[in-house]
Amino acid sequence: MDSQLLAGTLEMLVLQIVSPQPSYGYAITQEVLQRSRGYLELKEGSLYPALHRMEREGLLESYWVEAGPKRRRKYYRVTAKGLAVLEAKQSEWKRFSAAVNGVMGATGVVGTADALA
Amino acid sequence: MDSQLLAGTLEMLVLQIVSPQPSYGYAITQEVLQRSRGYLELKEGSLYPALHRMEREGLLESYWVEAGPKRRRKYYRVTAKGLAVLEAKQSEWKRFSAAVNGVMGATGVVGTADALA
DNA sequence: CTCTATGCCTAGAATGCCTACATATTAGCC
DNA sequence: GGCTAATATGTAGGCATTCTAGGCATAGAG
Repeated sequence: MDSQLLAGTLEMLVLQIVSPQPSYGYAITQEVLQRSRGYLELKEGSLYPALHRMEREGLLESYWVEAGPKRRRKYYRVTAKGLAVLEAKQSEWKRFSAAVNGVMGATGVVGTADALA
Repeated sequence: MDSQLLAGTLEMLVLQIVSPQPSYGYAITQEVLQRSRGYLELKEGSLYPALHRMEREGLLESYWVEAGPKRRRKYYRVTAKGLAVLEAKQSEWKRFSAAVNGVMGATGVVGTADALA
């Protein structure tokens, strides 16, 4: 996995996961891992700062849930603003991937070099 | 355009453009712009450092061509190593976009150039 | 007891795109 | 002639984001 590719999609993936129902950090990594058939491994060093950033920006809200006598999980729920951002990022992703595929699949070559080697 | 999305695909796009025949910086930006129907605007501050980096890494070779009495163009030609990297990045991109679409719930659906229309 | 999995977190390094600028030629326009 | 835009390459510093590598703690399996 080229980590550079993940830049710009991480927030979208997180918003997508938590939009139907709240979830917590560790569960998000597992969910993404499953849905991508083991391909997308979110690292904690990327995910947790992203979650905190998104909460600061008002895209997410968090609350603690006791999952045992001394085990706690920090759940994240998407806000209205977060939902709007999710939809924007979905459109952006579609346009971007279509644009990249357009460049990678274009057959007609225009304006390239008639160069001499 | 979310510039973060471009990270990791810029090199692939450049290799793709110059792989059939050599080209030069300015022409590459115009070619990408055309093929993506105006969506992907490569900035000079991104492209030129990338070209230099890729030449340093042995993915590209360059040579000057006179395009007028006092105008010169620096053409880039892909190397064998660059071709191998291009193929690797193509596979990587397919896997990555499929994985993202898998998480987003659009399994099997890939963005096509028509989506730009 | 030890190892793995679960669960949260941060500091600093590394990466790589962008803004803004610098420099210069060429062509169209009035 | 003078003005503007397009063509053409390049660098410096800023900025955002990921990763590495750790810390801390509970729980279950062998």
